[in-house]
Amino acid sequence: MQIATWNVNSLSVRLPQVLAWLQANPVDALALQELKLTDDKFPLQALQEAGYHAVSHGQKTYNGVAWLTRTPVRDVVRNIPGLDDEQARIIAATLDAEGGPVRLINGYFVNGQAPGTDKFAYKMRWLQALQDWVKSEMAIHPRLVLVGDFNVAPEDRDSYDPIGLKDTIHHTVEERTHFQALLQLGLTDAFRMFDQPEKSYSWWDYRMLGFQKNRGLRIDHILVSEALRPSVSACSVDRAPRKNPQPSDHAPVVVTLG
DNA sequence: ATGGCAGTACCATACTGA
Repeated sequence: MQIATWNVNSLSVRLPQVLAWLQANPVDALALQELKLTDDKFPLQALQEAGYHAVSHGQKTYNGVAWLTRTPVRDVVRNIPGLDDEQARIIAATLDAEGGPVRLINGYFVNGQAPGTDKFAYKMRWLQALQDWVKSEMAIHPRLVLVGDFNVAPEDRDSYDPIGLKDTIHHTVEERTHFQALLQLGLTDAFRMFDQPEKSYSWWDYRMLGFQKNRGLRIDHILVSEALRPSVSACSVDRAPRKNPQPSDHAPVVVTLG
């Protein structure tokens, strides 16, 4: 089984690329972030015609997340329970699979702008609430994946310029400590279970020929629980869609289980 | 030293992203 995550930076604009990617990469579940549309504008029919079920948690202009799956999901949760959050950043669901149900959590983590700002404080609050909630989800669902745009480069090797960008957004100790806390719940960064090319990233700035110069960050992640870890056989970034005309600034990350 | 791209919305310029 394959699970993928992709920040599409507007599903309206990127729908043709999503459909083309799914045709070439018929994953069992695809997490989307930054839909930038409300649920009434969600392109359900086009995705159904492509063979996918979908559940979404949309928002106008900003944020918005969805799961696309080959088979229907159940027990859908939108946003972190108990967190008063106007922004649509979380959708979770359970997918029945061979070997048992898998809890799928998809997050569009807060960007945070810069340390010291209100947005950074919101990011810290949000990360703490996420951690508390994921802990409780893991107790209920041993087979669990947490995927999405984490907006955190966990280590220096996940950044094109760890020295120049030291202590800036995505690189701060506070953000990295939150990422480590998620791992300490018993989650594993699937990408780092395998040898990977040097300078592997999942996001590149549109400006300054960021992709052509491979000036990027690895901020899109797939974390798997202990129960799933033995079945993880591959994990990689698919850079191909970043080369498309009018690309998203993020590339998909794909994990293979079994 | 600064902005540089892209998407969206009160459609001209501001906001956000990372």
